[in-house]
Amino acid sequence: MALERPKSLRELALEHLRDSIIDGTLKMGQTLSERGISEELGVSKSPVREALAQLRDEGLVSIEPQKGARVFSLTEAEVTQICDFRQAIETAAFELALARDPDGLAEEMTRVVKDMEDARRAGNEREYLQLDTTFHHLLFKHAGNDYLTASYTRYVGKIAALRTHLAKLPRHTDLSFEEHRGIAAAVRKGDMIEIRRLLAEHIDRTRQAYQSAEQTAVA
Amino acid sequence: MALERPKSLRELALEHLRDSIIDGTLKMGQTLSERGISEELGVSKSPVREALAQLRDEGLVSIEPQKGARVFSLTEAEVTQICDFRQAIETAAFELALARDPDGLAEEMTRVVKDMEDARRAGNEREYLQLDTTFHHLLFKHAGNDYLTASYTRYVGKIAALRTHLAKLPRHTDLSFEEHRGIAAAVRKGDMIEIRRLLAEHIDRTRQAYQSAEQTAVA
DNA sequence: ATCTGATATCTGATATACCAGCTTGCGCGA
DNA sequence: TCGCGCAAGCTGGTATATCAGATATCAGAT
Repeated sequence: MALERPKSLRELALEHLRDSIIDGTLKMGQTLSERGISEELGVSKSPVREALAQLRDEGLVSIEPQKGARVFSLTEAEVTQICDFRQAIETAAFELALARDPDGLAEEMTRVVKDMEDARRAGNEREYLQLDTTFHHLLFKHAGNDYLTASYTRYVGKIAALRTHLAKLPRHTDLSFEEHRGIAAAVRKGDMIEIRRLLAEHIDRTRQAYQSAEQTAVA
Repeated sequence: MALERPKSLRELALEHLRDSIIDGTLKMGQTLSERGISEELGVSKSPVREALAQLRDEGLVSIEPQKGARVFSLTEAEVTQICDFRQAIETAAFELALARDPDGLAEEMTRVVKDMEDARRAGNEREYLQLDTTFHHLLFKHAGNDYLTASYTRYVGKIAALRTHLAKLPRHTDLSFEEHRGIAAAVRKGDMIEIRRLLAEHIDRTRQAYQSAEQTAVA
């Protein structure tokens, strides 16, 4: 097997900053100085600069020339857009995955949903969220298109940041689980129309949760 | 009005390299040295390095740590993937655009198709290809989703590079024009099913053109 | 008190210097 | 002749220095 090479400082800085933005350690709108970060992390500006450039591509920071970087801040338009994007790209991935390997997809999704149920019964929220992520990754794995996967992966950080910043509505997990189970069932039947409907419903509910949370956050 | 700021060396290097890859000045598989390029362009490694990093994200170069960058080289799997990706993401964009602003989309597409016909009759191939690009951009403009647009835009360079490197089948332009006209007509009717069919056909034909061209290129 | 403008001090953008991994090939020994 | 090993010269990765733009500050004029 090929040896894995140790992570570069660029990658370490990238992960540190991304995690800090996602978990809210870095506040939305906060300015980020290349010098400040490099001194804090004990590395030079070069890898920090490269990390910030990538975070810009991921939509987690905005960079104004000669002025600096700042953590992204949330607008209602952005919530709508990211949700629409998810719905569009996941629907597309479903179509590809069903065309390529419907049985494999159905089998793996069924298994993950089972694991989700176990985690939910055990009250293991962290495990459940992990499986939620796995569920969606599964989709792109079976779609088997690197470009589609990259387009999705690029924004998972931003999606995660939204999840952190916008409080969940009560019973969110219960409803979420039912939806995943429904989608897996539709996949077993190969019913793309049902999948589209459920996916739209799933993400639309998420969007509404975000938006209502945003209302309270602004107030 | 706001002044436009002069392009940074990073942008200039990026555009130079991207164009060179697209038009074939830089051969596929050719190695690219940060130092070599920076000396040739008369700038330091820093902006060149940042440009290469972005080209990596665009799929135009691959970078191996401690070894260097090289221009991407074409595999059959990649041609298939990029075509599947286009089909998937453009279909998704159509659904969004039709839901948002069906009339505006139909109107603009009709106009562009008319311009395409004029350009074709005038034998202005360059103008025609420009309008082809405009046609697809129009779609994302009306879909109105920044994330979807960015996902598409990121790979237009690679798509353009494929177009350059893989010779076109005869009558490609004629067939292409008919397909665009058909799509615009379906858009006017708001017939998403027909759009899906035409789009699949359009891109599938492109894929076959690429693949047959690849056969001859390899031989 | 307020506006204005020079300037000090931030910032990122770029250039240069240095380090470490990888590849290549030459030379020495079997 | 073949195989091993070492070293030189590549590469990108990182650090540091320098430059230029943006902004905040403060003195002086009104």
